[in-house]
Amino acid sequence: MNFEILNKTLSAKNIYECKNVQYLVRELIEFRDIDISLLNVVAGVDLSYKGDIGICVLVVFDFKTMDILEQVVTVSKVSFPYIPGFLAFREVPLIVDSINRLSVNVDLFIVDGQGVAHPRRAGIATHLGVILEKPTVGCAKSLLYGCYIDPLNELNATTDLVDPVTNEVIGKVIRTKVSTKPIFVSVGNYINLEKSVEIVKRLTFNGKYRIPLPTFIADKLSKEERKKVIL
DNA sequence: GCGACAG
DNA sequence: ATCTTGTCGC
Repeated sequence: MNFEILNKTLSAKNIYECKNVQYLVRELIEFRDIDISLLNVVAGVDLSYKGDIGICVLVVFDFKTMDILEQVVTVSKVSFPYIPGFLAFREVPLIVDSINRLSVNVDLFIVDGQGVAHPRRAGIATHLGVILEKPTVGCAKSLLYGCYIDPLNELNATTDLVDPVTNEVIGKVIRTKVSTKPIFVSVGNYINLEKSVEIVKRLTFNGKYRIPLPTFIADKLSKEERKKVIL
């Protein structure tokens, strides 16, 4: 765990300080060609809100059998507002809190949001991956940054997500389910784009889900937990 | 100034 | 993310 970045993330108070943290995060990104056959445990994270109370749910799966191994719920007031480009400063505190209460070791995290498909390459998946020093994949339901051509309306059709400034490929747009909006996949940390795409395709089970199953389940549970929260 | 804008 | 009814399509 990179406590240096975590502490700076927790104490950043304005956009200027947040951007400086993101520049530090960017320098720590590592693209790795991981071996998917060695992946045993994956987790999905998602949050829902009731006013400024955040409900974070982390669900851990056995990657091979897709059995749920563990789940953690964290309910807490969030202190940072939602500002496009700075989602990590709002949600990472609750996510790290949830991870600290986990008893099993997780090999990879699927995060609801962008990874390097971000103007400073520091989307929430990347930010979290740098703090945890673990592989993370960014999987967002809509676009934050970049240019792309809509993929064909066919199962798992993909197109490149390109940075309009540098022309780098920063992610992939994938039609994980026919006749639905595509999703935006990008590297979080300690993985490369090819393996990220492969994992997301596996976790959407040939068009059964638009988003990865771990994310789908975490989303469902966080919405259920939200009903229990009193304002 | 104008438009774009994860959850 | 949340609010919020009916409705279109597989």
